[in-house]
Amino acid sequence: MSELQSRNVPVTIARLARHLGLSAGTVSRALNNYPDIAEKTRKRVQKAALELGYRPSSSARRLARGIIETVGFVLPTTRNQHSDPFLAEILNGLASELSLHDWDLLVASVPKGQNEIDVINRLAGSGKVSGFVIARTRREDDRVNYLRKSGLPFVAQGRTDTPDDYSWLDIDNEQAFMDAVSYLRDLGHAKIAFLGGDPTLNFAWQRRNGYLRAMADQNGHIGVGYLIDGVTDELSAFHATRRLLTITEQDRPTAILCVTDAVAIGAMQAITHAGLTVSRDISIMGFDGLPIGEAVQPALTTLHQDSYEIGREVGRMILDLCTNSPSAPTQTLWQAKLTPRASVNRPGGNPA
Amino acid sequence: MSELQSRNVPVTIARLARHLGLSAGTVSRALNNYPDIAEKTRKRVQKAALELGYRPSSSARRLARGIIETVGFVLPTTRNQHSDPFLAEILNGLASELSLHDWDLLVASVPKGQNEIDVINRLAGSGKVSGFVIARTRREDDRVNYLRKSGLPFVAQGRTDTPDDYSWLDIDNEQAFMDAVSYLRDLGHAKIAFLGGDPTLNFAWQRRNGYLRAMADQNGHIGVGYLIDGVTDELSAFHATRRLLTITEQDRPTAILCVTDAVAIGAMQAITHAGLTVSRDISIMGFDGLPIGEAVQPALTTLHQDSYEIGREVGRMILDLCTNSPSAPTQTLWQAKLTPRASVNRPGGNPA
DNA sequence: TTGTATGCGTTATCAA
DNA sequence: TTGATAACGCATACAA
Repeated sequence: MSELQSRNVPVTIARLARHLGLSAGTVSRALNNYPDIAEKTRKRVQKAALELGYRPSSSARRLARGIIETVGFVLPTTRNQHSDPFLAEILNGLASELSLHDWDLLVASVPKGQNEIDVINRLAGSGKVSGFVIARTRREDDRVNYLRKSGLPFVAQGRTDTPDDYSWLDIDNEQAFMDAVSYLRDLGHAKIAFLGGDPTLNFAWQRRNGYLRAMADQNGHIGVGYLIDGVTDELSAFHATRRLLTITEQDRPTAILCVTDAVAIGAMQAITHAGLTVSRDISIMGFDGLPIGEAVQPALTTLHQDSYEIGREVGRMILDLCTNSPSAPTQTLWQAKLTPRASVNRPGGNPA
Repeated sequence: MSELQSRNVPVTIARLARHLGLSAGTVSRALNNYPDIAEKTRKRVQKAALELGYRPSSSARRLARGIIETVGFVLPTTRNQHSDPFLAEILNGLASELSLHDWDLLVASVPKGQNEIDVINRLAGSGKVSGFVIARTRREDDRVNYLRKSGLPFVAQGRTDTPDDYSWLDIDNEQAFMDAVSYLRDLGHAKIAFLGGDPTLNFAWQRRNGYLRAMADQNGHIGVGYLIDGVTDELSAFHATRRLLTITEQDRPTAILCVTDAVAIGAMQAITHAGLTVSRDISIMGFDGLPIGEAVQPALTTLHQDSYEIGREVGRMILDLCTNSPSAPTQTLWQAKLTPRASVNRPGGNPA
């Protein structure tokens, strides 16, 4: 029997069984730690499995047990993924958590001519995944609506406008931006502008709401032209900020709250380019906690979120959903962490 | 027979067959367009499949055909993924290309306590993937060495030091940085510094070599302290540049070539912070083509690479490798595209 | 405590 | 042109 180490012949349970003089059923149960197997046999089987390099075939196991143990992640359809520096971190956290439980992460993109629903459908229909994680949630989100109806387990990273009946993990963007406004007002800022993002993306909408609500609550005055939507990256931020700077010095904002760090960087560039000084003339505040924020001059005051941990927690949630199918959805709200640095100062530039 | 639309009962080939009064084998062959099926039958089967919402079970199909049709991607083990703005784009391109051929992309991360080899082993051993794509290739790379030995199909995005006997797609980093040096020298720069990255990552090493080789070829003089390694992000770039600026004005570089755009941004910050003006006093050049480069002031001269297209091409390569198992490896070298903007000028600041 | 038999859903081989 | 039948590798109910 020289079949032991013969190359390229995958070692299956049947081979193991023959090699050990046992039946396939016994070997299978020994490997899966069934209680009705003699301790001695179990040891012997597991030792042989290790030595011969036995690896269970996931297709066969899935077919037999009717399980999938794979989570699907459909990449958001934004052409320029550079604008989402979190995806890689979230994927990393998600994959890490899943792998702890021997689950897999299947990443799919949306080919031209198809939409996200088609892709979800295909993955779920052919039994490739048992649940989904979605990111970049929009206020009105086809994916969420579809998944909700379909009954498939899923976790959204970010809520929609109607978030009651499904599981999600979100940052409390509204609270974060209310905190930001309070922080600025406590320092003496009365004229606070806001550079908002794509208002169909809920995170941007929530941040916008936080700004508006805090300004209203605190009797703040939102000057003409203080609120600019659709600022999604450094370049559009640069141009939006230039528009802000055309306001007469009397009415010009003393602080600009930015929907993301990327937008904040663009705003800083515009201010410097106009011959003004960030922090002394205008304070800038962002959101994300990107590493670049520590390197710009002055360092960027921001609100920090840990994408890797978000990914891990989302992983825990989808695992729970897929394995325990709980009746009530899990909804988790995390607080962002205010990180004061030098780009925010008292109006007029007196150190805080 | 009211079994047709009954919910939650997955429609299998067997159900289809019963519903049509055919045998399972015939249905299977009809669905897979075997030539020995009557045209009329084929139509009838495919119509019914569509109506009843038949989706082949991928586990079963894989088990029966002994195929996998899945590519594995092991996320590079860098703690801070923000520092790699390409991953998401490469994944997107890769997944797009794979999905065109109904292949899947399995993304795995490396849990603490394991190494990349363990993960590769596990994925390949249990028949979860039929090949690998790896990124962030190091000059000496365990993954490449292991995969090479194992005989598993794989494509590396980026070469190792010994790139002869496997398939890869790489940017011609050395040529790119030689071009960059030529570009700067043609403008009149003689004193050119280089901020290099992690020299164990081959892309950084190649760029470093390009700089050194071009400087040597063109009889350039590399001043003391002109070459700084280990600059990996904006913050370390900021500090490295401050060191450059301590050089006496006589010997100070008139241009700084940066291993990445992120590093270039940090360098620009340091220069501005020191009261100097980028482009007029010191020219800055990066590599990547990040969107932020268009927004900084002055806009960043850079070398551009299209990560999405890199991902797609790598996808084509791994598909070819897995399906045709060609004898010779495919090795592809792409040129980066020089993108002149305002951050580079003649020394002394006279417009080019 | 172990062996036998059957099934998961699909494909493939062989008859009819 | 179609229908049985037997795999693929594993898990499990039941018999021994």
